[in-house]
Amino acid sequence: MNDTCQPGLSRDVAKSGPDAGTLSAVLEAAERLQRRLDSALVGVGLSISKFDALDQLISTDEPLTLGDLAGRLHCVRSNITQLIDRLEADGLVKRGSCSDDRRAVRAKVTPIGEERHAAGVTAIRAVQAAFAEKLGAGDRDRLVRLLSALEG
Amino acid sequence: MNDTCQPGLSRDVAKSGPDAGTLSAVLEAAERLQRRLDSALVGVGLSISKFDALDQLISTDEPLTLGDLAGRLHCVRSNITQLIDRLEADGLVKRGSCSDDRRAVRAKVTPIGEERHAAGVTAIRAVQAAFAEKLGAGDRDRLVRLLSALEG
DNA sequence: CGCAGATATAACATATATGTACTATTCATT
DNA sequence: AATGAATAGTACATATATGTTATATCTGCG
Repeated sequence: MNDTCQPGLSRDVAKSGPDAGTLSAVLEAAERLQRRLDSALVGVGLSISKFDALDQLISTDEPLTLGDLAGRLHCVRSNITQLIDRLEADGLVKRGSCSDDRRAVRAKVTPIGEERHAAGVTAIRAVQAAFAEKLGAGDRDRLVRLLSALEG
Repeated sequence: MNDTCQPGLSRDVAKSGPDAGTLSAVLEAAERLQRRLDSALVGVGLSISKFDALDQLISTDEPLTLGDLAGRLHCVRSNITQLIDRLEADGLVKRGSCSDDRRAVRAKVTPIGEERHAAGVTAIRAVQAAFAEKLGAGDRDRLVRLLSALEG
């Protein structure tokens, strides 16, 4: 199984309404992108969640505690406990103790985890390249600007 | 618990790369919108998935079979089995047999389900109105056009 | 008609998320 | 220093998704 934002849901909510279905359009576009990322990563033996976790662990020099990781992945700690369980079962990370705080657990990426992550990056770059081919730099800028207007 | 596209995932994948992070921007914007929809629906006692299912069942005059519903919600049938289990446990829909095909099961929305759906529509309209306030009609059009360029 | 293959649902295993409750530790305050 | 509050991780219950397998039913072909 391989799905986050557990895509698969319709998002057929609100095709019409005060916003003329724009909200749905954003949700559906995201769902399509998720599916593409997911497909790309399946070929590498990763899910989006697993890749994200590895990516955070690798892009931060300090070995992160599970709580830090939860913060960076914007999810609750009980989720990270399970995600690290699965990554550890896959042999991609290893739990280790934290010298500063005996309550804390640090996740360390194994060499196999590093390889898998590198393959994931390549897969994702391909999806991004396809994305960039459909939308020129100017349009990408406009898109980002419009989306950021929705924040807050 | 109330989350679909099981938001909560970071989507911190690929902030840079060939597309300059545009893909991430779309995923993150969608996640924010999901959370808003989710919050709005929690107040009504629905999840996005449950609302979507009710919405499909109500907006189609014919009582749908579970397989039809799966098709309309773009998900696998085993998911619908469980979703209808929960909706039935909530008293919002009722399973019934299908005269044409004794294998099939039809989901019928109960009066309470209709009420709940109506409340959900109101909640979603509010989110859409807030959305429309942040982005004028012209910008919404531009956004939809840019997103639709990503299809296919 | 009878049977082979397709289809509809459900059952079960699993992945990913949330939230609550429990345990071990740390920290702050007296 | 002792203790009560806060924090880190885990365990457990549950929601939402997928995929696989089993069962009942339907369909079309000989």
